[in-house]
Amino acid sequence: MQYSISHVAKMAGVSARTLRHYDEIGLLAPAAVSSNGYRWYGRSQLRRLQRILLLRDLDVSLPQINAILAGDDGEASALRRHLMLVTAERDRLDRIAATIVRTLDDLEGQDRLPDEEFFRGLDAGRAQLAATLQERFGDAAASTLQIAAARTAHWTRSDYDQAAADGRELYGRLSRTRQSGVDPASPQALDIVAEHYEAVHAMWPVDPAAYHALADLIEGDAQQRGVVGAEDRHLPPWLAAAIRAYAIHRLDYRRP
Amino acid sequence: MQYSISHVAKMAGVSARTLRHYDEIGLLAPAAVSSNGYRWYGRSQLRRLQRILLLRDLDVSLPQINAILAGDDGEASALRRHLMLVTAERDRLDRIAATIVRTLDDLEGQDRLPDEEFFRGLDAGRAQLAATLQERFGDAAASTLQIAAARTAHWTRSDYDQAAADGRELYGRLSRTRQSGVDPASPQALDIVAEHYEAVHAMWPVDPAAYHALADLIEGDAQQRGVVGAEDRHLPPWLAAAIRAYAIHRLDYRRP
DNA sequence: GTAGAAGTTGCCGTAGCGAGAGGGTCAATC
DNA sequence: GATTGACCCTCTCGCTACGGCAACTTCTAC
Repeated sequence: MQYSISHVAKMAGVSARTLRHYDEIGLLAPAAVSSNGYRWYGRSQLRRLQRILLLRDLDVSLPQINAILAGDDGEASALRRHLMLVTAERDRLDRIAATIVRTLDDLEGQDRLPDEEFFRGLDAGRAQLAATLQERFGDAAASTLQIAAARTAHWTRSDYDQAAADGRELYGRLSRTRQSGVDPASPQALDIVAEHYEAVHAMWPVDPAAYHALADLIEGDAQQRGVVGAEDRHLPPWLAAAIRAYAIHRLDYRRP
Repeated sequence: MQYSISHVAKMAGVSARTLRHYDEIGLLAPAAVSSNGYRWYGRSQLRRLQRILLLRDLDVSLPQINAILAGDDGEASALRRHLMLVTAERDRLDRIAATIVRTLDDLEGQDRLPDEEFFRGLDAGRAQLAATLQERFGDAAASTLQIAAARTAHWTRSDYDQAAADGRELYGRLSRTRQSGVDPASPQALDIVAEHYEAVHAMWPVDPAAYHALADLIEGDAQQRGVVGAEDRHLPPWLAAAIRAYAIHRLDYRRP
């Protein structure tokens, strides 16, 4: 009726160290501990261990397993939440795998030839932006751009098209908000600018000061003004004001 | 030309702590360290950092990145190997996600009704096996079976069908090997038994002694003999001999 | 001279154990 | 009674890639 630790370990296919660990963290205590310190396990411990291993196989964390077995929280709802984590991680790995495949294609010289002209244009635009940044904000800003750009080195034409479409959609919403007379510093405007901030932040490690400075660029640089104001030539100054308000009110930016 | 640590950190969107860590592990040393201990980075460090971050985004480990940048090993081949790891992990998470979904279906009562009869038969067979194990090898062996069975609690009918098909295929190959007059203790036979061992081991944490004992069951228990010898009634004793040889020669099993 | 910003080293914590070191306990055997 | 070998115990370090804090020094500005 009582099994020693290595006996249980063999039956369950885990190590004795693992069982000691589970004891240590309070996940599976032995039925009894004899005076010499030996751990002894019974049937109910085996049943509990069985459920532990089942959940562990699903990548549920040990504290989570403990919570589930304690009934702190319905098994079904816990599993549903866990499922979201697992699928999110799987999707992330899926994207990484796709990126690696593209990178390998690049390395093997099957270059981005079909869209060469597009990428030449992209590089030219980027060089111009780098020059502008250097002129306005100095050497370091240009370096920042270069590092950020390197992270999209593996992007394909369709990635850029997708990003451009997302950008146009966002500018469209901003434009409609402006046209409905909303103040650029109003909460409603800032909520949309938050998306703009997130999008910029995802590509480029901006701090509040840099985001604030971006307003100057959008308003003052002809190239940027052209991009932002393509559909609505009054958008650049409005967005610049909204960005400044966002930096100040939501990012706690203080003018130096 | 020289950037301070927090300056580089801001440009690259990482923390100063991260840069110190990279210095510590020898992944990215500063261009110079002044007498007060301050780290100073130059352009070439920025370029290296850019490549580091690119690979880090692909989940390449820091030592691996170091090896790749040192040119120890072609970038392409390193990435190909990494790709296999990533896709394997993604597939694992994919299977886990599918398992969780099935488990949730079960929990919500949409039980395995359509195949109820099949599962009743499975449970009956398993109960009989448990009884046999208990009789032959004692209580503990029956517990082992129970723990192992719990791990297939989420299997669906098609999982079982797949496993059964795999089993039949394996028995078929073993049978053809036997019929061609191969000795059960020959390397050729043991190579196929290795697959049998792997399959058993994946489901059931067998040690060499348990695997050796399985031979007795296959030879002596009517139920097991029926399964293994379904297509070839001379297979059970031959396989039993091969299993014993495998346990002794490849798993270093010694008779007590 | 003194504040504040920015730099340094160093240590603890993370998840889930693996791999020892160093030392008791138990059953069987000589 | 002593030895042997198989178990068992409790430490502690190591692994990833840093985050976060403490304690201290240094630079810069007023």
